[in-house]
Amino acid sequence: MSTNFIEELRWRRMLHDVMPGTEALLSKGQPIKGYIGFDPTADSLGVGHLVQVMTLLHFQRAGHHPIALVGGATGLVGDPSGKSSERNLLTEDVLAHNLKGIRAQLERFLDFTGGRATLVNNADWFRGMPFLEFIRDVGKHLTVNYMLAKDSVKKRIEGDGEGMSFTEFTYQLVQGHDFFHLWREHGVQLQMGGSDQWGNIVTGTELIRRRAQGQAWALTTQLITKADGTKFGKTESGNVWLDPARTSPYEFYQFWLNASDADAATWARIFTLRSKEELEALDAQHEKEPSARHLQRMLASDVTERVHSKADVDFAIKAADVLFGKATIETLRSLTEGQIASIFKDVPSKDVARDELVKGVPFVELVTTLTGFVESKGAARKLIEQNGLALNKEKVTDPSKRIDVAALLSDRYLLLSRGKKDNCLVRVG
RNA sequence: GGAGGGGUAGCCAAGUGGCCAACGGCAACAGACUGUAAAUCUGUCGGUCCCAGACCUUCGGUGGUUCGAAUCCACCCCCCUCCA
Repeated sequence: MSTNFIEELRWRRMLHDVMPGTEALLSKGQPIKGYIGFDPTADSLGVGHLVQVMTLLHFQRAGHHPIALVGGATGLVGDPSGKSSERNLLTEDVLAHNLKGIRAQLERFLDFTGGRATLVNNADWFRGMPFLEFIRDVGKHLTVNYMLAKDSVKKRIEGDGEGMSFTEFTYQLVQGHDFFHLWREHGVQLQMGGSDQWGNIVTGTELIRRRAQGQAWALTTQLITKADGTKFGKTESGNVWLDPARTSPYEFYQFWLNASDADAATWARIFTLRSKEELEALDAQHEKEPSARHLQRMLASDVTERVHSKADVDFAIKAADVLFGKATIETLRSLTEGQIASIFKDVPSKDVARDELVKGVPFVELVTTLTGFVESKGAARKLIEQNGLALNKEKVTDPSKRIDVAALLSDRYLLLSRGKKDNCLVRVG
């Protein structure tokens, strides 16, 4: 009950828009129920979802009651917001599986003990709702004119794209009904979400007003951007997930560590719970000594620890020290087999049969056919020409170089590097 | 159903009979500089090989004309616009 929720979001640069009166509602001194919806398009959340998770966390820390809505029903329909083309629909089986994964991850962030937070699935109230009941009780209250005026709809109708199906057109009603349902059945007064959700959220408050003369509020957060304009939450190898099976803790740590200077201060405010004073001190430190990347290190450790564990952070730091520090082939040779195994436990790896190496194998072959580390032999040759490939931290300059067991570290491992950041540990059986 | 426009590499986009593995831009990748950042500069960017060269597979699909086609012809498929 200590912090002012909206004030907190504001100084953390997370706030985008609030409906008038929301601040008054939240400072009445009593817990308010507010929710955010999550789209179950995968069985794990990505770092992009983390903004919303943090929003709920701040909400809870401010003494309110957060509700995470997992969209089992809305996931079946597909949100047109920000999409330029029709979405693919998920099957019920896939959805059920995805819900389970997301639920587990949310439980790591929010305190669910003693009913301090709630998880709901909108499939529970949509399943079994007859179509006629929906169009009579929900559809009747909003005009098509109103729905057509939404940006998400306008864009799709006016653009020269594929158009929009009735199903997606209905989405805002479905989401609006969620809000209505939670408002009526559970006394939820606030819906939050990314700024692209404003239209959908307001449809909900409008529905509550027209259908039941009730009142509800909306709050949206900034969409996370990157200074260079590319999409947040992706790396060369795709989405960055919270699930360690999809994105290893090492890669997860690397993602945050690689935040650009322009983004680091903002991200540190959004994705960690550090205090304003501490963050400002870090900003100053970073300004003075940018090459030390204090902000990035703090951000990476903090987020990785919350999502994974302290031990994972330690491994990630150790691996980074060896891969990016002053490590040479001598350093690598001095490591024991056990040390290599643990330091590199999350670094991408490949297994290769010992037989392949005994007779000696061309380096180009090792890097392509045997490990798939480089797409094609031509690409491998070109990389070598450009000084872009290394074995055990030593640049390979001879395209016809052959590798045999003598190159193995601890008689078991080879470390392949492509460029500065891309590494692969080869395990030989 | 009718009239017109269009489908070229990850995307955008030139090319309208040989000089085209295909201009240019973006993205991507590597190198230099740095700090595993940004910006900048350089190089690469269909594949294979004995890689300053050779060969193979590409320009919606299938067939055809031609010494030779992304470029011409026929049919088919898909997209867009206007008309019914």
